[in-house]
Amino acid sequence: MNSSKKHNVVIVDDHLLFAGSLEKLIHSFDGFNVLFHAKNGMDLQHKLLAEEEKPEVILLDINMPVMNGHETVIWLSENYPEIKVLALSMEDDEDVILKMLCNGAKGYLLKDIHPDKLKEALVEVIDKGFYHSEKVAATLLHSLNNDQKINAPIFKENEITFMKLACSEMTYKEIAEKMNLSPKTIDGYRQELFNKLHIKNRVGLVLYALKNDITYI
Amino acid sequence: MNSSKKHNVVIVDDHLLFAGSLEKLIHSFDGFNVLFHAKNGMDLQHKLLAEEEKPEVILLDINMPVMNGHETVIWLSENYPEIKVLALSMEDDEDVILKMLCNGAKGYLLKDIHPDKLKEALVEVIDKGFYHSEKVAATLLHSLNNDQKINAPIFKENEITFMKLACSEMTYKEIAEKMNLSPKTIDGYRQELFNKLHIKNRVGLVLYALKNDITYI
DNA sequence: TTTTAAAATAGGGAAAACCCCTTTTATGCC
DNA sequence: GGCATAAAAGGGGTTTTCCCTATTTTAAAA
Repeated sequence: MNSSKKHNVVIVDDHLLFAGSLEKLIHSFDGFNVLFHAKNGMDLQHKLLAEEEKPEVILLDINMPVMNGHETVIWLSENYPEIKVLALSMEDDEDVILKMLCNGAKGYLLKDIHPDKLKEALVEVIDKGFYHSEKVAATLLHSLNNDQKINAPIFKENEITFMKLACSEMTYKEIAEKMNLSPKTIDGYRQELFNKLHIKNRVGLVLYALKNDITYI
Repeated sequence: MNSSKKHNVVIVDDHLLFAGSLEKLIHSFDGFNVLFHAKNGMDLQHKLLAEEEKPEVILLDINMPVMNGHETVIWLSENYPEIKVLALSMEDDEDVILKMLCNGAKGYLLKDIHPDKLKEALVEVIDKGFYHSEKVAATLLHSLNNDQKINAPIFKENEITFMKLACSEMTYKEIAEKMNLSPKTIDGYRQELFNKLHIKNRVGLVLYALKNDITYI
């Protein structure tokens, strides 16, 4: 800590109960003050513009309705780059963490951390400018090492469209019509995907698409 | 409130940060004390058995690893029926709410409620023996009125097994073998389900099964 | 024991899915 | 233009799915 004045924090989380509780916790930390909380990114925008005093740190939930953590952190790094954002989330999904950090978050906290860690994170992000818990660091390291994306198949635009449409009751003929292609071309896409994904039939394709969120549903 | 002594509360939630923050919040309430917290149902069992003093109220998260809220509330109502359980959850899924209340929870709180509501709920569950927020009450009412379950199809055991197996790359013939039935019987199940569910083909069946969690996956 | 209803099974045929192999068409590059 | 390459389309055949319409088996009810 390099100042005697209290550090202002803002909480952005749609779970009021959590936000409210978190506020109590942060108030119990020496040298920290909660300026206000916001229900989502949109709410934060309004309140930041209205509020004279700006926070040093924003604790930002990722899963929110209206305007989620990703969009919010992008907006923040464009409009208030001096405010340090600590992302707060349930899941330790590698892609999500990477996305948040790439978009400008200074740290990533999992909601299952010990309350003491939060204080540690707040102090560190103010002093050093960033904070990364062991678990998140480990997750990132893991994602760099055995990077699944290397073996992950790459799809062409049409293949993705086809896959999405295959997750419906349409016949291949109907899918062909919808995509303005010959049924034979669709037949080709199908075969190509079956080979790529090591699947045997359309059910396999549907299961793959749903598991990987390649879907209109 | 009918006693001057502090009311003991226990928090069960795998999100340490939330649990810790919530503790601060509850401590700030007049007349309430947090006895301890537990990471999941299993942890709660051990701590309840070890601890001399029992809580009046347990705030119980539903989504937990190891032993979730459903299993825990059943165990609690069998072993500590005098402890009042307030279920705590993100989602206002009707089925989940109903299940928790049927299994003995005295109330259901959504995590996006205002902190003041939590105090209200704690006071009420101690005084009246139950608490239901407007939103949950409305949700339940809604579920009773336009009860989807009335039109919801009822499945026979074999139909369910078949549906689960259909969500795989097995052919109907292979499914028949697995179920020790004639392929023609499977053909009958298929047709029956297609009619019941107003679907046209196996993809429709897979989508239905996955949407309704009728699955081994 | 007969009756009856539901579950299981069958036959047969059309449509769709699946598969391999070839040809045409589009596209970029020297 | 000539050439390589990939995408699109076609030929033709097997298997699986789909959808009728019966018949047999099973088990419960009368």
